[in-house]
Amino acid sequence: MWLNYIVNTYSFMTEHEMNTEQKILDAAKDVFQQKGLTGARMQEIADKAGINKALLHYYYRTKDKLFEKVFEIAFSLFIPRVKEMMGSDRPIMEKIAFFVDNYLELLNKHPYIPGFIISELNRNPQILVNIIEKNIQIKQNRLIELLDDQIQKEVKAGIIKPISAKNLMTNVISLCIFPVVARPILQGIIFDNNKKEYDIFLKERKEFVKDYLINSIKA
Amino acid sequence: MWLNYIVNTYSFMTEHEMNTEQKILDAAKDVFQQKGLTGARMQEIADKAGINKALLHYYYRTKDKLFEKVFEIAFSLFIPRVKEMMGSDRPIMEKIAFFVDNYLELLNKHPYIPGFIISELNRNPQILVNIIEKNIQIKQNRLIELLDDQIQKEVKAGIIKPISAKNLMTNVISLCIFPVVARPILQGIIFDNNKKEYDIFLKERKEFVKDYLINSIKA
DNA sequence: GTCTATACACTGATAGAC
DNA sequence: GTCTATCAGTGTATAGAC
Repeated sequence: MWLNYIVNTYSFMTEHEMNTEQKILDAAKDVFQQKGLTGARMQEIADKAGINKALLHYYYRTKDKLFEKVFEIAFSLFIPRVKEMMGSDRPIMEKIAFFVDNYLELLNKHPYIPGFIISELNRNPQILVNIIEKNIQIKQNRLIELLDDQIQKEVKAGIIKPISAKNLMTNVISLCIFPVVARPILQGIIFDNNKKEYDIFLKERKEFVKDYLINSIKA
Repeated sequence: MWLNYIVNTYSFMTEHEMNTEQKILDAAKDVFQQKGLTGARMQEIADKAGINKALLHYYYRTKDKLFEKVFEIAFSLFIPRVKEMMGSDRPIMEKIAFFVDNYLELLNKHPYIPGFIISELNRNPQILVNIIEKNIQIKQNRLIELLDDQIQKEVKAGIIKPISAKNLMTNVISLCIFPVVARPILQGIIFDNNKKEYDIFLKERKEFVKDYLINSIKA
């Protein structure tokens, strides 16, 4: 099961409605992630959910609304974690280790979501504005400033090398996500399209990235 | 003008044909990159090229064929460069500096191409197989092995820290490309959607990434 | 090579019965 | 809440004149 998001959110619904709605969301998630908003077909979603098109429109009036829901859930699964993990009060190096461990595990569980988010956001950046408006908790307000304060203190204390929070965050996220979203290219070009080897590569890379990031900033 | 690819490739064509075909490719590139294969409309491409739909089908019989051409050109612009730049016989650190300088410049000139490639490749990885079959020179055959030989020599000579060519390449490419393809997210979350600030960030990051990568492997 | 007009299939969405 | 049947709109592709 993808998420019990609906169960938590609409707790007033009957068991039956939850199941149908959840089935739709699961099916829609698969199809939208593979085909994108414009490539997805309502018929395919209906088939995969074991219902018909009319019922799809009964629950979510339009394709766009269904898409928005799916996108929002996917986004909520990946983005707020950044804040949770980087917002604690541990030392920077511990934060990085914790983040890499948890984020790579999340990526391993949902490898297609980041590519889905990036693709659709590049086609229509406006989606993000709507989501952030609806979900205040997604706003990373002042996370960067607070993180930067901590970093500069550790720099002064001689624990880590000088670096800005923005550059550090960008590095950490890039090294975690890019090998997953650009898998078709890297696997094709560097690994001669050997799926198995790339899986091993990604698995071994987990410890490597952690060590690499930490050593790169260690004073 | 996007590319004089056609001019170079089909030199037997008349001036008139070149212009129309080039106009189509330029228009198709814009529309496909923004909307994707399934989101693009032949009508929009025709309008942007200043012709009509029928003429579009006269030059490229189907939408798919036109798309493949556009994708192939975009891919050829970004991928073979990796081989060119990493395949020279300079020391590793010089290679990295050279690569980052040139690739970030290329990215600055064509910021939407990597996202386009990644998006479409995730939807249909088969495209890559077709392209590589048609363009032997794109194959990075043995590049990684040769690069790894060089790296291990420099490691033994005490010039750089131990690292595999695959991990190093992945790091370099990730840090260059990800901040561009994930711009909507990073700009939205870290930069409060301030476009100007993100442009400055990317500009300043050029020197930062170069230094960061080199310092991270320096023995 | 370039145009207008049109064929033909598909898709999102709705109406209405149960 | 779920179904069948259907409509209206849109999109790719082609026919045929110039």
